[in-house]
This record gives sequence, C-alpha cells and structure tokens, in this order.
Amino acid sequence: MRIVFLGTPEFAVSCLDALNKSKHEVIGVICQPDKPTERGNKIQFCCVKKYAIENNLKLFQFAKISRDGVEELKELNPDLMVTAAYGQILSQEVLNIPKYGVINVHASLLPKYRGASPIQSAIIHGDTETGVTIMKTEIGLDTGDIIDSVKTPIFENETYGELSIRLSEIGANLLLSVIDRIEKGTVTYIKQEHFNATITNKISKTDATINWNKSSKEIKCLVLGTNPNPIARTLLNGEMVKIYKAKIADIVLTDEDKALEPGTVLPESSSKNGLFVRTFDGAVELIDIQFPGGRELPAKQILNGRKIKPLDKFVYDINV
RNA sequence: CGCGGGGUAGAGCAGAUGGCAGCUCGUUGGGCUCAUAACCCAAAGGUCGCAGGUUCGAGUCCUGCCCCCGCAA
Repeated sequence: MRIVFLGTPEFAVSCLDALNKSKHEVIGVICQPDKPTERGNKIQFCCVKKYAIENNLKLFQFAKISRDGVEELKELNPDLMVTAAYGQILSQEVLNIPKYGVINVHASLLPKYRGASPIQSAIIHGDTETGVTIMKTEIGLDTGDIIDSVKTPIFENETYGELSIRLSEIGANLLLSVIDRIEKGTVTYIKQEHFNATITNKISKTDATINWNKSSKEIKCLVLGTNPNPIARTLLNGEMVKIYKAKIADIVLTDEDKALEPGTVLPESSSKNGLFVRTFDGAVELIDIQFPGGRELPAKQILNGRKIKPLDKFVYDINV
C-alpha cells in the first residue's frame, strides 16, 4: 500500500520505521512545523523529521494541515494514512482523501485516556495495565471506531519514557497487523463505549508539581509519569528542585517523624541513608534530584554538599 | 544576538571587601568490636574550566574563548 504517515515525537518513530521497512511504501511523511526551541535561539527538528531526512522520505510540515495540506495530499493519492501522535486535528476533507481512510495509533486502551497524555496519565493514576489501540481517525478527539488493541502491564517502577518505548514497539507491530487486515478486507470495527471515556490534556509543569499532602504512592506515580518530561518538581528555599526518581520509603517512621508536616525532610536523612521526605501518609525516598544550574544527581550526593538538610521543608507551589 | 545560574581533590559543595586552598562523603592505612555498611585515629589526593591582562601577590579583579545547567519558548 501507498501510505502517508503523520506523526511528530519519538513515540511515532517506531511506527514509521516499521512501515518504512515493510512491504508498504511510505510516500510521504508529515510532522509538525519546526518549533524554535532550545536554550539559545536555534531550532531543533522533531524525531520524525530527523528519521524522514535520514531515510530520504518525502517530508511535509504544515502549519495547519486541513488548510495548507489538502492539495498536496490529494496529489500524493495515498491508499492509507496513519497518524501517531501527530498533534493536529484532521478535517473531514483530509480524512476523505485516502482510499482506505485514516487510522490512528493511540497509546492507551480506549476509550480510557483519550487526548494528549495517555501514557503519562496511566502511570500518574497508578494503573497496573495499559496498552495501545488502533482505531479509525475521526473528527472527534480519539473517538473513532476501534480496530484492535493490545494490553500490557505497567511495571512497578516504570517511567513514562520507558513505557513509551515499549508501547511504541507494541504499536508498531499492531499497526502492521492491522494494515494487513485492511488490505485483505478482514478488518472489523467496534464502537467505543463513549460513556466510559476519559480525556487527558498535555501534562504541564504545573501538573508536575508535587503536592506533598498526597500519599506516597501518588507522589511516586507522579515522579514516574513525568520522567523524562516535564519532570516532577517542588520548591525548596525558593529554588525549584526537580525530582527524577523516587520510591516509597522503606523506613519505619518514629513518633517524631509522624509529627512533621508533609514536605519536611526527615531527620534520619543523610548522605549514607538517603533523602526521606514526609508525605500525607508516610514518607518517600528521593533518589535522583536536580537543582537549577546543576545536573541530575543522586540525592545522597546532594546531601554531601548540604544544599538540603534535615528538617528543610519542600513547599507545594504551583508557580515554580 | 530571549533571561539567568555554574565550572575549586574521585563525587557534592564553601571560599564578603585580592594575602599559606577548605568542608562533607568516598578512597587508602591503622584502631575499637563477637561482628559491622557503625564508631575512633591517621594519610593520600588540586596547573581552582582554557588563554591573556592588572598586581609585590589572583580561586578572588578585567578581557576573550570553551563546556554544563535552569527558566522562558
């Protein structure tokens, strides 16, 4: 089949790679426009764009595909279009272009976690399983009829980044299988149970701010679900601190500890024992953290430099 | 030319107003102990990012460059 692929971030690359190496022909790749990024001034290409360039695939970047891309897409005359974390809503006019329609690879078990952050949300909510769904792309946000899905467990200490890689590989395999069925005419479509749908928005830095009044488990899940982006954060003495890794502390709280407010660094914290912080229902151990200007470091080393001392207090401030 | 922080021992950091390079941890050796990742004693380990300049004297002041990082996007 002659396929046009639409995707932008890392997650989409596995699918694109699978298609490119399959018997199908990738006749065009579309990703979001280059966003002026980085610290200084430069621009950086998205992962899909880099892949397309390396593999000599025809690349398009439309500011608004349903306005700017219609003519070129019609000229390409694809059999099928595949979207995977593309980032733009397609118009009906665009959806009508390919002969076999448009399908979407979504990193959740729909109708759960529609929208921009399915993987992060599953982890942050403490789910024990998630998956990948491939469905028909419609005008609505991830509302199309389901073609197939694959479940997978979420491991105990799996980060968003790690799970994302696994899901993208699962999605790539499923995609090939689905396209095969489309070709043979054996696909079946199942309507989503719309009343069970949940919607997720992009995880902002505000969302990634740790509320120490929550349980240890919730805090741990937030840390896992925001790594490597945007990274859970909190405030200490007016400085923003990023938390890369944390776990539920396996220490027994003393009565003295229990009297401390959530967010307080426990007295038993040291460069030998580790960094423990009081939560609503216990304590978490912060493993890897980062101060502004510094790099990501084991918390034990940070304690050596005395940037954090016992009884210091982390503050929940969404303005960090 | 978006704003800002930083490069000092193996690691993390401190070193107002220029005057013998320090702290915590780690490492090595020794001691204590039934024993220890615990405790005590001792030692090793630094061209203070690079290159110039000012000065009797620069980690500290001036100039240029390299590298790391946070924010905003």
